[in-house]
Amino acid sequence: MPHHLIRKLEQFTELSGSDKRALKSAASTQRRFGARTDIISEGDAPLHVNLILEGWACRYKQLNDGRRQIISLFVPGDMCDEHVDALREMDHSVATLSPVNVAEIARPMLSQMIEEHPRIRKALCWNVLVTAAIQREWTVSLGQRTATERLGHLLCELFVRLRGIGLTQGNSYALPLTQGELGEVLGLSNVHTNRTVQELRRTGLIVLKGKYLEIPNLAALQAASLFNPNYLHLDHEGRDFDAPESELS
Amino acid sequence: MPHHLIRKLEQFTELSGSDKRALKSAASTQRRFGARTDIISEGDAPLHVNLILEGWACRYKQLNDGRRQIISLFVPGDMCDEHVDALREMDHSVATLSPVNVAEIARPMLSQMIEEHPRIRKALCWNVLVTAAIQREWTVSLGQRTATERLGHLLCELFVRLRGIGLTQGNSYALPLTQGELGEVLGLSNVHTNRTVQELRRTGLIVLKGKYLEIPNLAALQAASLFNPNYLHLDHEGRDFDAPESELS
DNA sequence: CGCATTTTTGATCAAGTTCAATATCAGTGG
DNA sequence: CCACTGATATTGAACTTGATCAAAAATGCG
Repeated sequence: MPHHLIRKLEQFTELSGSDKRALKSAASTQRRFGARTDIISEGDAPLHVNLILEGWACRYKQLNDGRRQIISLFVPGDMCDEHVDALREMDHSVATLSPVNVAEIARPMLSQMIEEHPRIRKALCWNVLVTAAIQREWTVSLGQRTATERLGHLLCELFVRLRGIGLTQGNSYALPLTQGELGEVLGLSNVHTNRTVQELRRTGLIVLKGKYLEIPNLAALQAASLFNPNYLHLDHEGRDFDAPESELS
Repeated sequence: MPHHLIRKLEQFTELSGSDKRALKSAASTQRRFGARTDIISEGDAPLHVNLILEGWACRYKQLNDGRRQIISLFVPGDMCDEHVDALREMDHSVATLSPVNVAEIARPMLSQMIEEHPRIRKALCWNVLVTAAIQREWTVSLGQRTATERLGHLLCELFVRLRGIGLTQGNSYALPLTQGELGEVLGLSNVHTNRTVQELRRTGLIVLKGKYLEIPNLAALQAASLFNPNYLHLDHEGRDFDAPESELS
């Protein structure tokens, strides 16, 4: 069930009952992957669209000499490469981090849904734009922010994204990444990532135990990380397209 | 005249005479900007789509404390934010680097063109995907590549992009960026950017005089920078949609 | 309990920043 | 054509951030 996708899209615009049923039926073909497994590999021809139902995944690219950069993080409700069918082959890989449940959505199915449900089309379009904005923000982080700001910024972003789909508990959330993987996101070595985690711990900005993160004072962490959530465009920006009362069921 | 855009799109699929005329008429409203001027500023509501006809521009983001990161480079034929009308306000700014000529394309005009010219729609879709792939590659560069590799990689990318639109002369092209601006792209200080330029000069991989760059041995620079052009998807990937012979005029 | 992975620590090293000064260049006005 | 000016490029030296290497401690899991 694409609960998280529905929840995510509803941050933009309220969907009708019919919209939601369409999303549910589109996500009916499911598949399970273990942790640290490629879902799609660089060089593959893109087939269906993968919608993450449960678990975390990432986009990554590996350089010839082995260095690896994680380019994006996917959490439940995220879709991997919704439009790459226009391209012949993947220029990057997608892999799971934790065990993952994906829905494999056939492209014609997706096209048909978009055709028949203009509200979904708009919401997915918004989603694509926000995904691009996140990528840009990561560019800024890697280019300008210090290690501490970078880590703090990422943890703020994930908090906001996860809260939007109901995967936070109070000021906490499950973060199923090792410090090594966090380093691959942040462009830092695992050793320095560890020291950066400790720095944020020492200043009381985060409590990270095992795979569980708590942010005691979000505003403080945001300020320390120069985090401005505007790029996530969460202010119900598609409210003009909300489904009418009568169609909500 | 959107020569460069047409040339760029034709790397993907051959356009018909009618396609090209549509693009030309869409790009009829022109505007000129001096160097280092904002075309759109963060916080603005996006209006029309800006198509760069001549000159170079960039997307950038400025942090509260003044640090600036250039997020993308726009060269002739590039469009800024073709789909952001779904968002309420810009989360970044777009500014010129050199003096720039832009065509301001009204959104309804763009929608209509896409509606009436499926080949243009496909080509623009490819263009959006390649733009996203470039952004991802920059993430990899900033996260994993050394200063030298980063600079080399950027110069290779620009060479390939510019060659695609006919803006290279042999193995050279005009590069209207200061070293300071180059640094803002690469996430390096101007001082270190200068030293990195000198390093590439010393090893004979580039000849950079003023605003003019020569790459004596592209393959060598590519190898030194771990540059793989696959992410630019230039292999005429849309050949299946080429306009028929009869419609080329 | 035992093994593999992950986290943590210490020490050394390299890459890149900062600050400050100098040199070069392009354009401007005379 | 030349001197003047502001921006850009270049150099040197000291400093900081983060990487690397290696080992130890903690954790998780079968």
